Amino acid sequence: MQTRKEILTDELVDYLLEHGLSDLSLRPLADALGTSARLLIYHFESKEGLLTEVLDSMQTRLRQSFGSLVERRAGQSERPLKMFWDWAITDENYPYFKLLYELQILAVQNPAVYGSYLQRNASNWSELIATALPEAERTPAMVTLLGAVFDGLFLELMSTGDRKRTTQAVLQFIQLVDEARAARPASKKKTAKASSTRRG
Amino acid sequence: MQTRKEILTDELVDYLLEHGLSDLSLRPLADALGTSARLLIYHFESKEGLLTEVLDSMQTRLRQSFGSLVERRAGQSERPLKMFWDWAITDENYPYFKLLYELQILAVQNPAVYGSYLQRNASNWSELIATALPEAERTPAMVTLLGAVFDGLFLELMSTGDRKRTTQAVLQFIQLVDEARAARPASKKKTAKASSTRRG
DNA sequence: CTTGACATGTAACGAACGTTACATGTAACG
DNA sequence: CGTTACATGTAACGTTCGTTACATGTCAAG
Repeated sequence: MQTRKEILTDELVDYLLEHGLSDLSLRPLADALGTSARLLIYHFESKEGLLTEVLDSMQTRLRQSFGSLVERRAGQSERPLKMFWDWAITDENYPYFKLLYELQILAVQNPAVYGSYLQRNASNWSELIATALPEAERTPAMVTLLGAVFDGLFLELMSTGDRKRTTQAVLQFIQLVDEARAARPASKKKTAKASSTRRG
Repeated sequence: MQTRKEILTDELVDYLLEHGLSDLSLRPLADALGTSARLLIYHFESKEGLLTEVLDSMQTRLRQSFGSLVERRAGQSERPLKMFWDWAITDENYPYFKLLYELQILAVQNPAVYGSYLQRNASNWSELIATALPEAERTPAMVTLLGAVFDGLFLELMSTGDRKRTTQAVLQFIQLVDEARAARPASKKKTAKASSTRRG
């Protein structure tokens, strides 16, 4: 059974996904949910407590969505970066990343207020993908670059809304990596191991 | 001669560079500058007017700094992306970009309030660099990717403060582009034109 | 010396903020 | 039926917000 607080939390997550958190205020928020500021404080102790629980719930939701992606992909051999990108820019998941990036930036300028809500940033998501890189390429520089390509393109997507062009840029990066591999000498040991698995 | 307002504007830019704008408030700001909220409104009409003028002045400052970079580099043939990166992460210029990215993100979630202050975003800076790309590579996807690499790495730098690793990632990207070029067949016309100029 | 433009100080306005006090419903359980 | 825990409504607290009213300095030009 779902407690009143859990129901509220779900609705609050949806509200935050839509309105962001830079100008969050209890009374308009309560009005939008058909409740009162009084009730929000009653259930969450304070605004800070509310944000803690709601943002935590939000990140849990996103991780669940990611979990189901991993299940679905299972046997497929599509490029991990492309797959992650397509998943992230889905109508369903896009608002989550948008909120995470807002949180990230607010934490940079005001760590005392927002830093505590930041469990893991979006870059850490990309590190998951980095595990799909061949070991020889899994250097800090390459992992950082991979994460940055995702972060930067998502930022561009948020600003311009241009899914087509940003997705093309993802493919451009993958192609770049492929071409660079072709230009390098084949790796010394077991060059053909799992040769059919495409990475990048 | 500098008017009182211009002096104030300069001090205000410095204040914004240090404190960001997500929780800007007139009274603390005035206190920090040794003046009063009354005076700020007197000179700038309103908080909005103040932000308009101060952010405008801020972007002007940054463009001037960029201008002097262009002058200094003149004959050099270092990689444009690396040069731009080194310039941006300077102690002097870093805060400007930090503020610009905060502005950018705030504008995404709250365009009605912050959108008007955004003349050009940092990506547009990168488009300047893109002009250094060989024409054949100056596709929308490649230009977008180039801008995203800068944006993403700067975001990572802001979050972690790790200049070394992020700079290595810049170099990693440049190397990737170089290797990819090596893997492609030489361009059909005038392959050797300005062959000594290194790009990327 | 007077005028007038610029600059400033003091104090307050109304609105919104997060939070709290206090009283009251609702509904399951003994 | 009475008790108890959860939920809610109304109203206010003290603070801060952007902004304004009104009076007063400063100082060069006439």
